[in-house]
Amino acid sequence: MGVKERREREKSETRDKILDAARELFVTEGYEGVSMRKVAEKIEYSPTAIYVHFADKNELFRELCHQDYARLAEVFTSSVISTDPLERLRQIGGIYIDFGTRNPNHYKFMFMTPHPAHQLDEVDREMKGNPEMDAYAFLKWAVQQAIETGCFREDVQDAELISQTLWASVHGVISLHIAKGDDEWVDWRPMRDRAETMLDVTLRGLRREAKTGKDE
Amino acid sequence: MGVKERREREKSETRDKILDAARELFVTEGYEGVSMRKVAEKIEYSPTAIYVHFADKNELFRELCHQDYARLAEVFTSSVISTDPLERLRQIGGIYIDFGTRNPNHYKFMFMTPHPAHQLDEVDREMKGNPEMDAYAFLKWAVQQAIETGCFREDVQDAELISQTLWASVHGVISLHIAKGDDEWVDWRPMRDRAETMLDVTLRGLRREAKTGKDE
DNA sequence: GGCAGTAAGTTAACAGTGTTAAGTTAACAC
DNA sequence: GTGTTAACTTAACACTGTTAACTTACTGCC
Repeated sequence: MGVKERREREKSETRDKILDAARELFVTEGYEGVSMRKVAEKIEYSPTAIYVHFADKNELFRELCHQDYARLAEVFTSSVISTDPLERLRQIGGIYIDFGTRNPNHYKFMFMTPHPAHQLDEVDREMKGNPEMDAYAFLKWAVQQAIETGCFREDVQDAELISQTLWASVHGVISLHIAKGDDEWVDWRPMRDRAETMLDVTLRGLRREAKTGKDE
Repeated sequence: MGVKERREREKSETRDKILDAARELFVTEGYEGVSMRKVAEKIEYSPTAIYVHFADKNELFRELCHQDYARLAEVFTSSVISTDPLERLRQIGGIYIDFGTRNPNHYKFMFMTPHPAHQLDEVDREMKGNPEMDAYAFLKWAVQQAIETGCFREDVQDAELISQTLWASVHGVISLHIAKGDDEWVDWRPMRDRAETMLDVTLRGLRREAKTGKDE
């Protein structure tokens, strides 16, 4: 039955070619700027060939982002090294903001575009909650650690709620930057300052009161 | 010269008809879901008639949002009543989140969609910085008040930076809700809780340390 | 070796999009 | 009455995502 396997391999190879071409266009042009015809032209296939591999444009780009969700989680697990729970959360925030500002088009599609709510498939369910493949789970784990080691105030107990709050705070910095960063209406402070201030303010607002006035 | 004036009035009347029709469609369908042809059909004009009044689709909807920017500022000035600087900031945040969750399509277009950076015209310059017409200026004023009355820590001095941080924090809550609120991947806490927690955490992180453990 | 079945990939077309160039038409000033 | 202006229309262009019907190459089986 080696034939079937070769066929599958060949199919997934052109599937990957589609994904690669789409990614390359997507990075520079953004979702709206990429058309099925351009992707097809890039790999020298007919536009409809893509529909053999993906149901529609949305699914194609969801797959792209799926890879990035995993990559983000991977960056977290591989480069968040601090052992101090608060410092670890600060690192996570820094990496996240870095990811967003470096990949604005992906970020926009991943976190700023409403997608029709799709049911989780088995692959999703396998990844969800696993900190090595699910960046949100990683954040939640780090928050849970901070709670358990007594870094936060006593009335801060809900790791889910705090994770969502911390996520929203850094997401706010990035997404506002992507959407309005060029707007002359606001005299924007440097991105780095905004990011640092946000992390500083939120972690300060959460942590147990201490006599240490500053920490940098 | 009464003719010219009547002509202008008539022109601005159909302009308003276009805006009204566009708004109505926009609220339910969102930017992508509205086409020039649908707007035209609604007011029983040909699609190209719109181009007499607006350069393109983007300008049409920018005008729509322009009205909403002003409306938001108006809501601020008319309903933010608290005299305590910190409580005032909390109120501003609450109103802003309310505005965003009630008008998701407008919010998405106003604050989540990158627009080609357009030069400020004279109307813009007139509004900018005026708290009664510029919601951001209103926020900045409130932050400045909080700084001057000593509500914040001593090292918190830059009203611009703090305004941008506070804005980003509530924007994060709303925009994440709009883009990912239906996503099953995350077990979302109720919107109200997320909003309240965000305001609580950020204001706590900014304010001068006091012995009052809780304030609600 | 010849034949049916499978599925990747094709062509042609549909229904829609934003936008423009050219033409109409009605009201005005002189 | 004539010429000008400007709101508005018709027709068209160059796209878009997506589908139905077709081709074609390769497979497993007799």
